[in-house]
Amino acid sequence: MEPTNITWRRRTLGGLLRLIEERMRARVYAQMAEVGFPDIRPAHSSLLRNIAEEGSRVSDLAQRAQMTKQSMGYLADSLEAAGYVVQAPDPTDGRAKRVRLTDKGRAAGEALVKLSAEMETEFGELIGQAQMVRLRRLLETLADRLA
Amino acid sequence: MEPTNITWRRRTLGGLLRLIEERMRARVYAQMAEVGFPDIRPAHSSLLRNIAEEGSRVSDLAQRAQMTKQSMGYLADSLEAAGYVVQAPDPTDGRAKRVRLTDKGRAAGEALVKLSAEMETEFGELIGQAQMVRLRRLLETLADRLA
DNA sequence: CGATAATAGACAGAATGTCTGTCTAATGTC
DNA sequence: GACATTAGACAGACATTCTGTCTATTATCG
Repeated sequence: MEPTNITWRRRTLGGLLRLIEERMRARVYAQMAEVGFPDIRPAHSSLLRNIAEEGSRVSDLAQRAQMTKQSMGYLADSLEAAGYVVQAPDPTDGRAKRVRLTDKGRAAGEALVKLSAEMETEFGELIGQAQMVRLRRLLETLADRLA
Repeated sequence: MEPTNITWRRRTLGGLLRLIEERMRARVYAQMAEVGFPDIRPAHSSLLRNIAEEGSRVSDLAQRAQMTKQSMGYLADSLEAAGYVVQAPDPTDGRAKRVRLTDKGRAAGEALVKLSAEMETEFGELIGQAQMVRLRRLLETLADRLA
């Protein structure tokens, strides 16, 4: 018997995206913990994925991650407390601070990228790698046209 | 010049999923507000999309949405406060409460489904509807094999 | 140059959505 | 009928965002 609620109609696209993203995220961050980065949380990726090798200002990071300076500042502080970044005054701008990765932070960023790629392969097994390539291309195209 | 951070490599699959989902969600809920449901928030969809026509118990809703009873109870209370659902003791189980949609709640649930579908079409214009059909199929298949 | 505007970030406070843990009342099982 | 299970309430916590306000600094323009 069909369920009597709304869901039978059709899953929403957003629901599908969310479900898959949520599963991937859970696995990636569980593995991050296993490989020695237990205090890296999903929100931190906004910083880790946007920070420049030579360091970045909080404002720039915030803009790239499309969030407020305050929120990014909070993430920077929390990563600093856990030893993933250091913050120091920007020599070229007295108002600004520069956030830079420590060795540990760099390692965490690299692990995050690596585990994400592995997870993509693992999920790819479920539908076949060729289909996964197609899926990725469609998502990339759509994301590009949204940006 | 390439950015000197980590992002150049390749967007993660999770990042793509999240980006697209986030855009969709923002538009859908902005429109929900416009069509008269300004107090429906994304979290409420866990309840609205799982509730049965004859009413559901909080525990069942929680299980279907894969969250704790407490969290679902909070959502039910907040929807009740805004007039989207009513809660009454379950006649068949003295411990339980039954959550039921009001007319307003039913209308909100239907609007949510409708707007989501419209948004899918709108996003489909960006890559072509045929491609969107392919994208949806790939996501559905992957989601099924994950579940 | 100096006045004004804009920017970087800090600090305080709030809202949202989720979780654990503990408790009571009711139900189900053997 | 004793014991375990379940439904939900209540209290408290935490993460992740947001606004709003403030100071210090820098940039602009007349």
